[in-house]
Amino acid sequence: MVKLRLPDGRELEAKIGESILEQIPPESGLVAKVDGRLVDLTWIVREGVGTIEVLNFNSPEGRETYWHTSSHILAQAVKRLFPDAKLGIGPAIEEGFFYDFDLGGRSFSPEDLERIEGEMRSIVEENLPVVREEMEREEAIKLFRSMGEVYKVELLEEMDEDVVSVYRQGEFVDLCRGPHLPYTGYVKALKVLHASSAYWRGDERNPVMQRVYGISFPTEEELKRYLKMREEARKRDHRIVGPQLDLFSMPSELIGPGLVIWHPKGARIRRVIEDFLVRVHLKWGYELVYSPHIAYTNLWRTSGHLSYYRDFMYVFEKEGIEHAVKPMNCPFHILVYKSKRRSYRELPMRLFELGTVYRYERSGVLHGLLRARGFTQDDAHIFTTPEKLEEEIFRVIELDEYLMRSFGFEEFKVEISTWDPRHPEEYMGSEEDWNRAQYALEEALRKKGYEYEVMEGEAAFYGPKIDVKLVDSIGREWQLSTIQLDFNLPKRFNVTYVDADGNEKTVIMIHRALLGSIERFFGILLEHYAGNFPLWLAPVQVRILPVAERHLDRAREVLDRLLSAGIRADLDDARGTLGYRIRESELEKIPILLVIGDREVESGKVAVRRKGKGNLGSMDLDVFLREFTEEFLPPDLRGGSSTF
RNA sequence: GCCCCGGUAGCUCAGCUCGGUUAGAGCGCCGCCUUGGUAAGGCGGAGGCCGCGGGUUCGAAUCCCGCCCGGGGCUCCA
Repeated sequence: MVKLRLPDGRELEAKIGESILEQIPPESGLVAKVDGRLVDLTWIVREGVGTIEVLNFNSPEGRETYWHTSSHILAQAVKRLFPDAKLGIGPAIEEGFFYDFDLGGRSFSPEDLERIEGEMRSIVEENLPVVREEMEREEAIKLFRSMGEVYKVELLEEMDEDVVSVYRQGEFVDLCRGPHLPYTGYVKALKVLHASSAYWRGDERNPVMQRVYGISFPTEEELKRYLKMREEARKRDHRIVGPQLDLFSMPSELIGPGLVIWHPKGARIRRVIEDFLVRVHLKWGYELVYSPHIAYTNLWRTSGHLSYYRDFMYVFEKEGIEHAVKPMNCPFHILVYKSKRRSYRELPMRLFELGTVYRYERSGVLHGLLRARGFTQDDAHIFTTPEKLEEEIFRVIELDEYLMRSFGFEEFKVEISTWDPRHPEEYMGSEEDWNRAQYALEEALRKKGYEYEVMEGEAAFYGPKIDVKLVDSIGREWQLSTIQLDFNLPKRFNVTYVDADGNEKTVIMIHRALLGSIERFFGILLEHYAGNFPLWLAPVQVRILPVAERHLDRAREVLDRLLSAGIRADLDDARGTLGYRIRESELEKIPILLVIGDREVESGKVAVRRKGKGNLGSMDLDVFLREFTEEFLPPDLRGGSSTF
């Protein structure tokens, strides 16, 4: 007896020898899972299999199938409109699907995309059955060769399988592992999103394919909601919001691509962040250092970076000596350490710098603040003994968590990159070094109670590392913190300490950047909050709005009180209607507005308006200050003795 | 770096297909009026190397070529 479980949890007894599709309510599922394997709904139920689980759009497999069939519909539409197009591949992706086509040198215009979308709708309308067919690989090669599908032939020729599957819908046939929806009519709402180009199999030596992206859903409402969310994400794009709020700009045509100028308001936020970082690091036992922006290229020859990093460095010559703008801070921190002989008693030594570096990133990868050519790392290098490594890692993770929570991020994902034990020759350091270090990393995470994923073979040749990703307010993941162990630089620079036994030993070095880059972090923060920074970060925390010019005197008194209390406040000039000025301030995303009119002048109170909450009513200025004292302050200064 | 698309006022965009009056709109900015109570008061005005350079033409924002910059991807990210 075989059970059949529907997406709503109901269980039926499956009839042997009939397809799943015939036995379930119409359109109640998309695909099924049998013994861990995904099958088409047209699959014929056999004796002796486990429970058949029918999946719908709410499951990842259901969505993937939905989008995969959608991509076939896309390909079919393109073949109808552009019979000469050669098919590449067309998978479902995290959100939606794409299909690659070789158009023989031309590309799709926006009008083409509209026609394609229209043709896709026709194919859905035709409700074509999607039929799986298995055949010998050789037979498939013949089939696709006869159709002129050279890319399919190439894929087939590289496959190991003797038998492959193809899927047919109407006149269209595609090489595909499946599974698929039973009919094209299962796709209810679809949208062709955009086209771009991509290389066949991601290799720029290969021909260029035209890639068309699309999305589809079981209902129009879901499609609409998706498109609206896309629009939301686009609207909070830091490259739009940043200049809009007058925080920064990147006038690349004047100063070059990938470089940022910080406007007063952005600079205020940045300064608050940097001051916070410096205070916290000092509290956590780091020492603050500074290092120059340029040095002889020889320095990076010693570190070994120059040979394979040179193309990414800004190199120039003065009086016959080659200099470079620093692409990293590590060698300088090593030189601080090496300025004298060090004892084990001094370790761990933690050197912290807000170090601005420049890297000549390839133009195609630049992306606003998220990938710039000049950026400032919250960079530290920790020199430690092997004995203290684990505790030190633990402390770094603890600091990292404190910082992330302070900035309003609650969800983290942690990965450890380890070496590939099958190829120890590709790595620097002994097996003992690696095992001990990797154990220390894992042990520190376990003690912290973090779940983590081990990425075997992902480590750099010079040491294992921990990566921390965080999840933002709209569910996107960002790789931020890196804690990287280094067995290489200490050897190259001969970085040692004298141990308790009087012997000179090589230190273990930890590179760590927790926010990563201030620019990038700022961009992520801006999108995370959609410009609505929490009170402690807001560039203008309070704006005072006099109702009319006759209230300006009192408004100035209030301003003085706020400024001397250390609050970032400004004063509106009382021109124009109050409604208009409130609207302006709301658009500037100022968190608190204090309205002062006749009533307030008379009573000595202020009318408080909080962004997102509206009018909170009037209160005494002292009460207001007391109420918000904590919130105005950076997290590390709250709950202390500071008073207004 | 490679492929595709784009660049018009401070911002968002129309005009370009098919070359031809003085290149437009909304917002913003400036001025005047309005003295206003929690998201847009009224009237007027200024503002353009139509990305840069070259070519075709009697004539180029518009057509062609090169470059710069941006966007979407591919790739890379020790």
